[in-house]
Amino acid sequence: MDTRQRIINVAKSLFHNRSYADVGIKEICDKAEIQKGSFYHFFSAKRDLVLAVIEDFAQDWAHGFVHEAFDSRLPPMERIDYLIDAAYFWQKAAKNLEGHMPGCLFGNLALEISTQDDVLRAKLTAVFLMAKERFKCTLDEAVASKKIAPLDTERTAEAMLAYLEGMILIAKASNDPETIYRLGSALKSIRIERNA
Amino acid sequence: MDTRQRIINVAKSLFHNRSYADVGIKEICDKAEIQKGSFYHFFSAKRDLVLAVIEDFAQDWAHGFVHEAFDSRLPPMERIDYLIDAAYFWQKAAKNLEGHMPGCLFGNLALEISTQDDVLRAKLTAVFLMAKERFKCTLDEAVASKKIAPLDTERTAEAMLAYLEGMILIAKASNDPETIYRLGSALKSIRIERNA
DNA sequence: TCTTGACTTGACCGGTCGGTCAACTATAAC
DNA sequence: GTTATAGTTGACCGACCGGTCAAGTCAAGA
Repeated sequence: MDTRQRIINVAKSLFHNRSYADVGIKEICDKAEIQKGSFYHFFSAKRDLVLAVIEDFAQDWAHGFVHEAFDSRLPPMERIDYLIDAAYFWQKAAKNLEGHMPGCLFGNLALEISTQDDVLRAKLTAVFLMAKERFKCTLDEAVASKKIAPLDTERTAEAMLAYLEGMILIAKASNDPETIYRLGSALKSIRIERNA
Repeated sequence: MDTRQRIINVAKSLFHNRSYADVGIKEICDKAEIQKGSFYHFFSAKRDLVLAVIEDFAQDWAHGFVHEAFDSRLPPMERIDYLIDAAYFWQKAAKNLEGHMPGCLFGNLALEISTQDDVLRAKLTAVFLMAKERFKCTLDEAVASKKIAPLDTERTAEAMLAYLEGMILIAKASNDPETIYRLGSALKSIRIERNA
């Protein structure tokens, strides 16, 4: 089996469930059943690994539940309900497995390392930008088909992403996936008017 | 000068600008100009320190800009505008000082350690609960004085807090305090209806 | 003056950190 | 059968980690 990918998978899980600084390379190597030397054959530094993890997880995400949620066959505003559902079930499943809600890997890493590494930060903003675009397209479509009143789709999309991340943050802090359900319905109420 | 408080102040700043795991006790002692032994006279462990830091910062917060923002002499919904302003100027000032937006200490810690320490997590949820109550009182007052249509003030308050944290997260990820300005106006648009 | 106890010092501990390296193995090309 | 190269091994490095401790300082109370 592909060693490099195995390292990434192990690191992804550990970083997501704990934190970047808290997880050591030794532990990653042990769980991936390789030696340290092998690790440094594939990655020049720990920082390199987390970059690869972000990239990999962004792909998972884009082709996984984000792709399903933003399915263009669904009516636009229903996609947002679907997204909340997907986030809820995902976090709930993860909690049942590990005992704790892991939250959003990108959000976690963003808060942990944004002040310390601008390259990693830029990588994360690129992921957020991608997510924002999904929201924006959905909103544009909803406006075009007169499902919702016109608004500043760019800013509203950004605000929706922020709300999604914030909801997950609060849910993680109380280790309660139900928070996502309880607060999810407000996502569609968020509006930023044009020229506001 | 009070050594214990000096340790807390140094730790508060370092934890806020970096992360819990990234800051070592040695560094805290150096910056506070004390020896390690002194540190362990006041705190039994690093974990004890961060507990004290959360407590201390929650006090700062409650008596500082939260107290100002939720000033009962202001019309209720204007308090929320004030809060956004305060958050914006605070983050902007911090960025000018350190080069990076530190974000919200509570949010940062929540995502870093929620999966690893349930006592710390509980401490943080208590802080969030307090903040939520402020929002709730404000909303109750706004509803009572017919400034806004009736809604589920409990849930909406929680949603507003989540949005605030999410906004700060996204702003920190792009290291751009202007994000708070750009997205701030949506805070008041958040609504969760009763019996929804 | 003697004692007490809060506070401070700085050397020290075992363990772990991220990272290096020379040697080895397995595979495939020629 | 030789060579090149990708991948792997495990010992090793210095630095740093959180935490301990015996020895000392110093001010207040008796």
